[in-house]
Amino acid sequence: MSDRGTGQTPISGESLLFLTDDQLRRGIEAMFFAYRGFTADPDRILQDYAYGRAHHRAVHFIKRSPGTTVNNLLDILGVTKQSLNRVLRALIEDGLVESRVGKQDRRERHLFLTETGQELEKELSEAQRGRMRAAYRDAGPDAVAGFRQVLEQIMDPEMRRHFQAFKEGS
Amino acid sequence: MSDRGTGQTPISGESLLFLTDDQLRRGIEAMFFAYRGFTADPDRILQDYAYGRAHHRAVHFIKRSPGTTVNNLLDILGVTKQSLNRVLRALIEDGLVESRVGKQDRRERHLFLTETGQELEKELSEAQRGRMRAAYRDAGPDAVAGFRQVLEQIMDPEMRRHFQAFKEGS
DNA sequence: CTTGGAAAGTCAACAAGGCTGACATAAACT
DNA sequence: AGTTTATGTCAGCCTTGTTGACTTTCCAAG
Repeated sequence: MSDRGTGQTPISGESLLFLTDDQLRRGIEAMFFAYRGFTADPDRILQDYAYGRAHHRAVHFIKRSPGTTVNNLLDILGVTKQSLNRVLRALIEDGLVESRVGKQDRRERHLFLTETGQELEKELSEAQRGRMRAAYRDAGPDAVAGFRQVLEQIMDPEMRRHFQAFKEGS
Repeated sequence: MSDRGTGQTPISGESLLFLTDDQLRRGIEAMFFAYRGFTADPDRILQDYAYGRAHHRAVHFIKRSPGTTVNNLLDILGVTKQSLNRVLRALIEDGLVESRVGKQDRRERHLFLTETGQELEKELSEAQRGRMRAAYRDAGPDAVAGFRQVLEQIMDPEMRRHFQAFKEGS
């Protein structure tokens, strides 16, 4: 699977990276097909709760940064506040998310997952992690390192900031 | 949870693939942020033509397989025929796609890009390839190989079939 | 203390692009 | 002749994105 150094494709040349349009097209399609698989498991689960991908994203990033503000979430998700608000309102009404008024700045709302919210987050992320873990296992550690390097380069610089802001175990 | 097979990929350095939930979460977020960047350039271009991502996908796969049938496209894109039809109808009416009745089986429609269609496809794919090329260059050839390996493992088996059906230069 | 402006929420309207269900047509297959 | 297949189309619904206008709250600068 991984014979580093013995070029299996024209792209693993030493210094020059000659990339044909066809090779790049392959990478583009890989992203397309993989993203479909990546979201498939959570999407299936969300149907049972009458939620969508937008709810998943909100729950994920609230879990990652408990107490985050609405504004911060808007920045990360890259949607309008009206769009996020609709999703957030549903989650709050259903008792999955709690919105607390800020102590220093009382205009801000700090978002937290309730017990129920944490349960849903766990169900979703376990499904998604399961697929990633299997993919990582089959591809091997070196492939995983490359995977993350390339993904990071594909991001917009601003998104890369958001991504790097949360290193492992921070 | 951690009962992977006894080291099937023992590679120098890390022999075992220990994956914490946090490391997996990082990979998940990398996919999320990268996909946003991945679609950003074409999305911007498509606005000028009043088209959306759905049109881009159709145009891409018709370009890849000129003469493909509607059914085949449905299979690859994973949407309903009503959804695809709406997009296809617009592209045909606007003169970007041509639909020819099949010769052997006259029920089938074979899809081709017109001159105009190829121009749009070129504009879109050049933008997308530009980003991929830059990312590949910055990450290096070994990272690229790993990138593609992991993406392929993330796909659903059926999607992997579609992906592998078109090797380089075929 | 007053006021400007930022943060947040709300309402209305709209569009893209998914979905289901029903139905039509032509061609191919049995 | 009857059934299945490939495609197209109409109608209607949902999610999730958008813009624009407006209000409330409240910090901070004048």
